[in-house]
Amino acid sequence: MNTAILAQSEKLLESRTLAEQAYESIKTDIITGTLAQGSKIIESALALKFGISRGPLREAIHRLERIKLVVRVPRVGSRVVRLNQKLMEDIYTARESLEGMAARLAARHIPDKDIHSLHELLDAHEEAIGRTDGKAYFQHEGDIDFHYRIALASQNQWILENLHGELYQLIRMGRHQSGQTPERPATALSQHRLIVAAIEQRDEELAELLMRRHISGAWKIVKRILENNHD
Amino acid sequence: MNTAILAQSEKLLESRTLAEQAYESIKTDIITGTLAQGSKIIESALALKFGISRGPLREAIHRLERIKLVVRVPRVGSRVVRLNQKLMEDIYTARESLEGMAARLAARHIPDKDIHSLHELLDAHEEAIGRTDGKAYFQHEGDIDFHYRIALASQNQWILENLHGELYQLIRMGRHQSGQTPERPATALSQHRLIVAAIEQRDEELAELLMRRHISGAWKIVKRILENNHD
DNA sequence: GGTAAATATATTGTTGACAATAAATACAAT
DNA sequence: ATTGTATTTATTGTCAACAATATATTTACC
Repeated sequence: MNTAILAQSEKLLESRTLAEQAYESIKTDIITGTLAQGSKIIESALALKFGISRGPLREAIHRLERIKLVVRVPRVGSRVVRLNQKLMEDIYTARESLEGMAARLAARHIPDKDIHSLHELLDAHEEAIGRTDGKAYFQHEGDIDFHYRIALASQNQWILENLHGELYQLIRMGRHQSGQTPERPATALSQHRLIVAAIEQRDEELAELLMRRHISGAWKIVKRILENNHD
Repeated sequence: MNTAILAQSEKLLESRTLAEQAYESIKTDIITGTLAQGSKIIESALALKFGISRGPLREAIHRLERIKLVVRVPRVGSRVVRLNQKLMEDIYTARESLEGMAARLAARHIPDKDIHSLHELLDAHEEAIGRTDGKAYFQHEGDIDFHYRIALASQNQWILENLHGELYQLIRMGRHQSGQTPERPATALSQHRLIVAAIEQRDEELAELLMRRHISGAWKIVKRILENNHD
């Protein structure tokens, strides 16, 4: 099944527009740091690099601006966003709000069978944590997986798109760049378990509360890392 | 002072790019219903109408897609968004979450002098309600004004941009089109006053709670209107 | 008459060139 | 040396034409 999905995504990649391909490629470069924070994005140079014209490349940049990975000033140009502490705090706060609501909605709307697969996801995380011990990287993506599943279960399209399409990208960028491992995998896992338990009991209030605590706790850790990096 | 601002905005309008001008113009047409929901947007036709080429017009459409006033399918085209009940519910729910958080942050961060000007804003609304009595339209915009001020006071850029730039546009579109007057002005005003009082007392918890009630109450009214319109 | 294939048309995607503007450089004055 | 002013260069904004694709229409077949 994995290979089938892969083949499908490859096929999609081929048939996508040039703008989409450039968008994905630049997005990855920004998140991983290949394109440094604050560096200028010159349309003609990038177009040359990708072997396409400025038209679709321009569209790609506009889309990156939309998810706030790029800051654009009319007639002046675009730069890769600079992740300062205020920006990260704003993002984590917005995330706390939206994801708390997502957890509440998930408790209200998720079908029983999907609850079961949430447990399976966490079991897989637990197994991976035990197996790799300190190796936290997988847990990072695993963590995002969990939160993505909750957003999906909320069945709120707007919240899903904004969390997954925008906020998570900036958070991933932050993780990749300023310091690593924002939270101990085991701690996060146990919090995830509590959230799922609340959802399973259809306790909206508790699900929202626990999710908000979970995220504000993550922010406190990230904040400390950022402050240490700075001096 | 009003004229000075006007002159400045005119000047800005002139110096803006063609894409920006087209964007604003189409946006208004969509919100007011001049461009009907679900109607197809043909780039060449609109470009001709504005006397510009397809390049900047395309950019304008992409920006409208960003704020979800337009739905675009690659290689197929764009259409004006269709406001069905599920979409509106998603939007009001997201708004409840974000604006609740905005009220909380406002209670935490707003400077004292700005609290005073919030009172003045509500006084002006009260005066306008008394003067025009049934005439609710002003209150509509006034209502948005109030919520905008709260978002501003939150000092959270992400929340401000997403509430004001995106969610409010869709809500304004809903107000203009499917039925009018979503809430009695006097009721809204008294709720606004309670929210400001909570902010003034720096009671974050209460400010968030009241704001969320206020918005979920507004949704209940809008929902009833939508259901009545439908049959 | 209805359905499927083939053709024609309309519409979006892409390109390269030109225009307008901002940034960088060279020059002049003090 | 420093500041302010021309001049040049780099970069973004705009355009019109062409290519690729999707939609609409026609034609052929049953």
